[in-house]
Amino acid sequence: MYKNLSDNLKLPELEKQVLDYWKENNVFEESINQKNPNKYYTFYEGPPTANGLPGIHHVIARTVKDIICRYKTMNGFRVERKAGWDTHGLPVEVEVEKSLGIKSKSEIIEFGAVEFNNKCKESIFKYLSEWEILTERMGYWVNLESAYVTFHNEYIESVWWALKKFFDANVMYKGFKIQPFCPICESPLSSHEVAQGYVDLKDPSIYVKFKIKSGKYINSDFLVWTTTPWTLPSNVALAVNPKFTYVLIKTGNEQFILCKERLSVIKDEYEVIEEINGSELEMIEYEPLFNFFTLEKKSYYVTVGDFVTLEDGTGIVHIAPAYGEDDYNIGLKYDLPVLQAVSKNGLFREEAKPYAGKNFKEADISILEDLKKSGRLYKKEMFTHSYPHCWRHKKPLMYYATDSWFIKTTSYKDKMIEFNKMINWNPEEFGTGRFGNWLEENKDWALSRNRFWGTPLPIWYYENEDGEIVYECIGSIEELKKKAVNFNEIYPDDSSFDLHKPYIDNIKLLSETGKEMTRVPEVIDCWFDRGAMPFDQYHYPFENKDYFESHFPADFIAEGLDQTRGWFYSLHAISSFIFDKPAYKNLIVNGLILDKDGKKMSKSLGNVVNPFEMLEIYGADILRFYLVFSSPVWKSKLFNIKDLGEIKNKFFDTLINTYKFFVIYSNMMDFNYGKDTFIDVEKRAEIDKWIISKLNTTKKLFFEELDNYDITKAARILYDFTIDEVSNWYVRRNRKRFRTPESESDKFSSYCTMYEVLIEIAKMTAPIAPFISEKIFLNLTDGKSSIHLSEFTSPDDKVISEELENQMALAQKIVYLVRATRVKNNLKVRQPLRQLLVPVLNEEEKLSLLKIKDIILEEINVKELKIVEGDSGIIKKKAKPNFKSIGPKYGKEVKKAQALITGLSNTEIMKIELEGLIDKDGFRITLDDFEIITEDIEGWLVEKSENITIALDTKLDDELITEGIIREFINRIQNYRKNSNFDVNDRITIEMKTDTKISEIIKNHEKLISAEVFCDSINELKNSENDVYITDINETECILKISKTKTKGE
RNA sequence: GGGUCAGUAGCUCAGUUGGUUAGAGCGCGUGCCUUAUAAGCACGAGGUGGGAGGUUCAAUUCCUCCCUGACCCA
Repeated sequence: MYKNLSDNLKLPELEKQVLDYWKENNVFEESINQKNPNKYYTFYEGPPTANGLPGIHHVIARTVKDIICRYKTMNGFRVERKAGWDTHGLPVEVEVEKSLGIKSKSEIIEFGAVEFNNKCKESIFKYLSEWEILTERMGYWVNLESAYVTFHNEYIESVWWALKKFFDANVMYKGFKIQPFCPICESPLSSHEVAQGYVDLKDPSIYVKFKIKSGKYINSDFLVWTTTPWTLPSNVALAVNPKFTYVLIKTGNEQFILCKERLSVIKDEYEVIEEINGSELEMIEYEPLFNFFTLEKKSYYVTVGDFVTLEDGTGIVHIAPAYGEDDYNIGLKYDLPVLQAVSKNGLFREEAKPYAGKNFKEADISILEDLKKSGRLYKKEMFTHSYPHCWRHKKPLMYYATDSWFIKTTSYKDKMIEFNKMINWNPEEFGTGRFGNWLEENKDWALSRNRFWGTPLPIWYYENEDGEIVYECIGSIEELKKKAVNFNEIYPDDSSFDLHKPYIDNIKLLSETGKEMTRVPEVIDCWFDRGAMPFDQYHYPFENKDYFESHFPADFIAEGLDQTRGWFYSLHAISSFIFDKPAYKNLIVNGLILDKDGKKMSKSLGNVVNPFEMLEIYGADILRFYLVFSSPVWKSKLFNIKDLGEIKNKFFDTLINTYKFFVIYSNMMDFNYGKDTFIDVEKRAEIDKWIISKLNTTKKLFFEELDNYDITKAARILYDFTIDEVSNWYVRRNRKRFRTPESESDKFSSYCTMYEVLIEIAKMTAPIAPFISEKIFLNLTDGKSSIHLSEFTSPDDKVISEELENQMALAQKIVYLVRATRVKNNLKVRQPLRQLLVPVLNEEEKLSLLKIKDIILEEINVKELKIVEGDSGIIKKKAKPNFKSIGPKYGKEVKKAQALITGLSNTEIMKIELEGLIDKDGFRITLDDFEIITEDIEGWLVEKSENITIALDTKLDDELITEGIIREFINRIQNYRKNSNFDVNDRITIEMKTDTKISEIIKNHEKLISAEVFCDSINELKNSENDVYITDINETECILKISKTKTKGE
């Protein structure tokens, strides 16, 4: 006996039962432990941050990961899956700042670094339980208990080890660079952080007049363009391109110098007075716009540089070395002072009096107004551009000169590019295109952060006799203990040992030369923590040396495409340098999830999909299936709840009902799959062999796609097979056989086949929809193991028969054609017809057709299939040109050849068939040049599609009509039974009232009808009672009263 | 401004060495089938294959330019 699924099955409920089953039986652990430790498949989990709620986009990434891991497990691999949590970095600090109402760095110091970091530690796992619930509920198998956590001392120690590798190899350096800087964080941001925060901004774009102080052009102004008015108080120079031609013009009563190519910016009429080479302008002095600072170095003159372009502006740019990379570099070249009117917190300094205390961006407008008042503003425009913002604070960044530690990734860029070619990217273009470009344009990794909550940069320093700063990098806790002078003072016992700030800041080291060393104040970019996870998660090299080395690189990782510059890069950058190979071999990138209209999900738009809600309504199976099935995973997905319902109706309901169908009848037949009932595939019925062949072909394709990491294609193959081949053809075709098998062996043949098909479908479904597949598997087996502990069997080539599959495809095509003919001629399928004619062109076709004859006839309710052979004379043959053959042959003449071939007569075609070719109108037509199709059969109702033609005999005689009526009658009774919810086994009695012709026919065939509908007696309806069922048969009214037979004792 | 991807029916998506009727599902209309199925089938409506050029006997497919959207970079 097989257990059935309940009629009002609720998938989310079923899933919860399965979850309990897994837990009780440790199925996940078992699925790993039972495998051979030497046959492993390595997966790395990218650590999420648990201080925010998980969203639907986390579900897709986790679904992708889980599918591949489960698939590999079912292929016999040991797939260990260690979870991880990302705990460091600004996101955490920002959350804490919010909760404390802190807005700047100085407030943190006031609050106390110890307390602040404690708060961070507390906040990290604010939503841990939500994450764990989601993980478990969606069926994502990952080992949460052994999760690595980036703030643990061991984790930090491994990061230090890695940092020291960079330091010792001299690829870590302290530099002074213009960096994107968040004034609220008061910290520079790495380029991959900047990448996350571009926002469209409307900014002023202004043309400013700089008055020339002396020399030939004394009464003229330089016309200068800028989009950052707030940098003007820090201006110390101008720059022109020495290669451009500049002009002195007169417009109104003013004279300007600007680039000749940029004259279009002049709004009024003008007259060119003189052309000047850019290089001639060098060193011309001008009057400063503001006088806030007294400068010691020479300033306020024209410099030259190639970075000045013709794209916008006037060809003259203003230079503020503190706030731009080009500016800074030219400042170095000319030894310009670095003026900083705006300080690190984004506010104007005291000295810049009218603007003192103002935010840099907000000061733009006042500066504009002041320039206008002093007559220095030529014109003002507003323009929209995308400007980098802090990805957490959502506030504009400043470009700001700060000192910072870097990893010189540019020094091994070529290696990274080379290693990238070894990685199997899915989709491929992301690797070659997006990631590849990123590597090509690689910049040094800005590693340090002037923050609190992060892995401390393990660098200590002292000043030597020559006044030089000497740095030393610490690579392990042991080294720290050894070199520290006050270790026990700072960390009196084990419980106080914490490598974070501010404790670590108090540790002093003793240098080899006997000097006391102090730690630098910075922490590191938390992307480094994440990118170090391959070895860090095992506390390598301090522990698990062998294990790590054999489990590196990863066979597989997967994340969203937003990780291209994030995790994918940091893994690659660290691994390329330290281990001299890529960190992962295969990866799947998934796209963003947008709402159903293609808009980004955001709280403000209220279009955010809550994953917990989806899991509650539809369940994990449907959600998972939808996410990978509906569109390729790497594409942006337009999430439409409606489509989840479709997945349920189509795939899951079909699968479940196919299963239920099998269970109902196998229990009725007392069938149990096993030795006693097993029949070799070779001995099974043709249609059973067919579905087994199809099954194996499907498995082959399915495995191919998944081995190729194409989950979507695999899911679609499974979907089509289950619905089209199994449910809509195999099961539907065989319902009668299941109910009333011809023989014992026929019964076993069909039931064995069905059982095997169901098990195999369940197995293929298992990685994608792990719950329902588990339930079906458990019900069909002894119920003690798990589908996830089972393994795939390879497709069996011996049972695949292309011939058989083609034959069935032919049968299906013929059936569709006959149905179409019936519809067009208003002939219901219930009305039997005499015969069907199918022309064949050769012996092979004829044999195929004979094999599938019965299937066709039964399906379309026709008595006889007549095969008409090609040479019988009644078929009209037609030639259809084969362009692949005639195209290259005739080139421009192809149209003529086409006409010629289409016009070939029946006899001409037969001649080519016999002789192989024909010469006509200068063309030599051979058999390859066309396909023969049968166009028409004289005197018949013909239907054709592609190269199949059928003809249907639609004449009805008394016998056929009688049979039709009987079928109609049976149909009415069955409909009634179904609509009245009679049990399949209920026996009934029928009373009826209709015209004499129909009555007679029914009476005469009472036995046959009764057997079909489980009826005990058919009598005439005497009284017209109320609860009768009025219907019609072939437009004749028929009144029926159908009741359950009363059994004795009732 | 640059890069990657995408643009095919109202919606979601298929479609490869370039080959002549561009498909499916959902939705819509009509009819049909069926006691496993909220399923299925047939017919119909719905397409200038984003636009413009080019290569070719032949372009949804290859090339160029442009437009739109998403993501990324500057």
